[in-house]
Amino acid sequence: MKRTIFLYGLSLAALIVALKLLEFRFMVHSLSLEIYLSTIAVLFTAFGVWAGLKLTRPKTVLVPQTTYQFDTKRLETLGISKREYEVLELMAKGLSNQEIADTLFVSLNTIKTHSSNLFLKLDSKRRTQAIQRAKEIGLLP
Amino acid sequence: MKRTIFLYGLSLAALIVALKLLEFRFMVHSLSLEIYLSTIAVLFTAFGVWAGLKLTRPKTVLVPQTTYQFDTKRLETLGISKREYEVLELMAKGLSNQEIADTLFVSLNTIKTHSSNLFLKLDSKRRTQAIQRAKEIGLLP
DNA sequence: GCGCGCATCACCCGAAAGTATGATTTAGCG
DNA sequence: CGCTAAATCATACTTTCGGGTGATGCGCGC
Repeated sequence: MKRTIFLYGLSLAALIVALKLLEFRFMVHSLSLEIYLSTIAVLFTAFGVWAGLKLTRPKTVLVPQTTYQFDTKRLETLGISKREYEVLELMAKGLSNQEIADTLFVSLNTIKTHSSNLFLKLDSKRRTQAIQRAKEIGLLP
Repeated sequence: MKRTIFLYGLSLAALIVALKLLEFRFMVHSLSLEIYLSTIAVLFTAFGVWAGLKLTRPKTVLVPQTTYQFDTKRLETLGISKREYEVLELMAKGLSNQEIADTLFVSLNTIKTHSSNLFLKLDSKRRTQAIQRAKEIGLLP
């Protein structure tokens, strides 16, 4: 910070010196005051922009990472069917097999079959493990 | 954007006019060129800073949602002990009670007791439900 | 010291979850 | 039209979970 202020003053001084030199060399009295002012204004505006961006914390907007999206490809590579995925979703919500069966209007045995297939395809032995794996590979949010 | 450029030009013109007026009014010839330059430099630097901050887009950064942090308060309000929380963590990893018992070098029955207490405190009936709840209230990432 | 919370463990029992196997129906596809 | 994959359900069996109860030891604070 101190260094920046120092550099600022230094460049200001340098600019003035440069202009003074110009003044003597090329009879700059012929140049109008407006030209001077404009030049300096533009230069220091540019400097201001640069300094402002450099010195202030970058504005960052935190976006809640909604990376997840339904990826049919991944399901296909694992051979997981639509119905099995539905079961997986409800499992992840913490529902029991019976509750899942009631939700999907099928029998408990059907859910057991689906879940067994899921465990095979997700290489897991328990529902909690299956859920964890599914989240790891992005099947579930 | 166009409006901004227009305003910029306008303020520049206004400044020059103001200085010209000063020149006639107070015999500003006595003022040295350095004073002019410095004044303009400072003013336009300030303008540049303002313009730079105003015009740049805030960066949108995808934050990997590290909202989670170990919150002892929440654990206390629910009355969940350290050991119970350890069990909860391993549960969420998909481990069985037996595996958790082996990991923590205690007996299966101990884990059962801990998990039962957890279900009470998390108001759940199954481990999957407990995990889901724990994630909802920020106990687990 | 006494009570309390925590951690530990045990036993029993019923419910839920998971395994294995087989059967039926249906929709899609070559 | 026949084949196949998906979805459905069943029956039987094993394992895991979860509830209930009770017990022991340890550290901490009143």
